[in-house]
This record gives sequence, C-alpha cells and structure tokens, in this order.
Amino acid sequence: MNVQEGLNILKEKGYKYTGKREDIITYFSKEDRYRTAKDLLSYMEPNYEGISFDTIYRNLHLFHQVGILESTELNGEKHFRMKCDHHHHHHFICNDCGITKEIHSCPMDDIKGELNNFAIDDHKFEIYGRCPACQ
Amino acid sequence: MNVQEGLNILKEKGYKYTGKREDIITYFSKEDRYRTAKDLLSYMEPNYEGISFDTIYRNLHLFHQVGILESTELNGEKHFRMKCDHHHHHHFICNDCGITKEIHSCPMDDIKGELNNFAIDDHKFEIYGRCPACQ
DNA sequence: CTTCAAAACGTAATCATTCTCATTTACAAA
DNA sequence: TTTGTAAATGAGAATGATTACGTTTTGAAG
Repeated sequence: MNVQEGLNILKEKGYKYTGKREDIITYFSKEDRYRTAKDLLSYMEPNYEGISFDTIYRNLHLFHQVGILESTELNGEKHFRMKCDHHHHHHFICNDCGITKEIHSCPMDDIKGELNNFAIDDHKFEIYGRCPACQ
Repeated sequence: MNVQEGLNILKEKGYKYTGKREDIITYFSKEDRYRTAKDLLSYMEPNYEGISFDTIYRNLHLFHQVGILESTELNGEKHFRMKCDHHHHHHFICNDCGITKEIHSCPMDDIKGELNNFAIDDHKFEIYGRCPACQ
C-alpha cells in the first residue's frame, strides 16, 4: 500500500486529514517492516515537538482498524507495518532489523479436516530468524 | 508431561524442591491449557497466603527455561501450559477458555525452499477461535 | 468566516512484569 | 545432627508499554 491509498482509506471512512497522519503513513510506507510505537515516536518527535504518546497509539490503533497497518506482537511489544494489499500471506521476520519476507503458502489450506466443530476466527504463522544482511 | 517428570527436570538441573513448585507443576498438569500468571496466582493464594507475584513469575520463567512449560503471548499477556513431550506440533487455542487442540502438521515442512540464505531460529503457528464447548 | 465534532495535548493512571535486597529455606557435606 | 551456601521467597518499589481523561486546537462542512 502506498501513502495515497492510505490517505484515501481515511477519507472514505470520514476521518480527518492531518499532517501527522500523513507523516505516520509515510513512515510505514518507507520502512516496510515491523516497527513499534516507540520507533514511530522517535521518527515523529523532531518534526512535531511535544507530540504525545496518545496521538501515536491512537493513530496506530485507528490505522490498524481501518486496514492501513497490520500488527503482530513480538517480545511483549506491539509491532506494526504497512498492510500488504495483495493476496493473503505470512511473514518471515528478522529478529535483528525487523525486516520481513513474504511467505506465500498458508498452512490453513491443509488442515481444515483437523478442526471440525471448531469455529476458526484467526490464525498466525510467523517465522523468526535473521535475514541475509543481519547474519 | 506429568508432575514427576517436571520435578525430575528441576532436580537434574540442580534446582531445589519446594511445595510451591510441586503445586505449580500440578496445576499445569491438571489444566492442560494456556493459563496466565494471574490464573496461577489465584490458584496458589488459598494454599499459600501471602505468596508473592515474584515467586509466580520467577517460577514460570524458570519452568519455561528448563522445558517444563511452553508459552505464547495472547492479548499482551504471557500464557503458559505444560509442555507436550511428544513430537513437534502446533495448537488451536480457544479464545474463551484457553483450551488447546494439537495440530499435527507443521507448515515449516513445506517452505524450506522459500527461505534460502535466511537463518531460521523459530516459528509460530497458532489458530484462534472457539472450541465446540464454548460456541 | 463560523461552527462543531474530531484530533491532539499533557498528564496521570493502569496493567503486566521485573528488580532490589533482606530474609528464609533446602539440602549436601561434614 | 549441625552447618554452610546457594537457591528461593517476600515485600514493595521500579519499569515499560499502553490507555484514559479533561482541555485545547484544528480540519472541513456549511
């Protein structure tokens, strides 16, 4: 997803445009990997002195809700990244730099038969390690 | 894993036997599902008045380290369960009661080719939903 | 240009978890 | 059985991430 698509989603749903919001989306658009609220705050602070934690968290939560960002939990911290807008897939995640690589096969395809009578809401498949650059 | 096996692991590694530790292992042995530190504390408090948070957390961490418990993170809280001692597998986890069902296929078998040059440390595959009893 | 709900601010609160340190306990060796 | 030592515990404060709240500011519709 690019910056413009993200802003369009906000507009469609009736949320306001602000410079901060554009900058947040721009940040994730450029980073293309999982980042924490703190990472984002560090990026925003030089441009918006006194920006509050609340603004960061509220926007992360909002962007996740409307589908601009996707999130996962690593080491007790929520991490966010720009939502990949093509077909369903999973990620390899580098423990050092947070960079991701898409995994195109989904294990759910193979196990439907094992879960008769169970209501399935969601699933998580992630692979952790170190990317070529971090080794 | 049963209670005796758990206690043996502690003994082998030179950790001391205490009644609390036996009770903690007994708890997880009976529960057979993911439980939080708070759940465990509620169970222990009637038997050990004044038991501290720290004892709970320290023992959970220790038991995880020596392989008596396995853990996962759900909704920002660490959850623990008795380690299944047979072959590698994954879990369906009920969002309501925490009960688990083993999934015997592992997606890692299918994707080795996709991750050449990546060092793989670990992976997580979990399915969330509601079990037959909770629907 | 006005108006008003939404967004952002500043700060305090909350929640899970970990740390510090003094005290107690388990248990192996004498 | 006594003793020494490392491990375990208790009590409470500290930490770190996240959320809540009352007030102020601001985007954008009319």
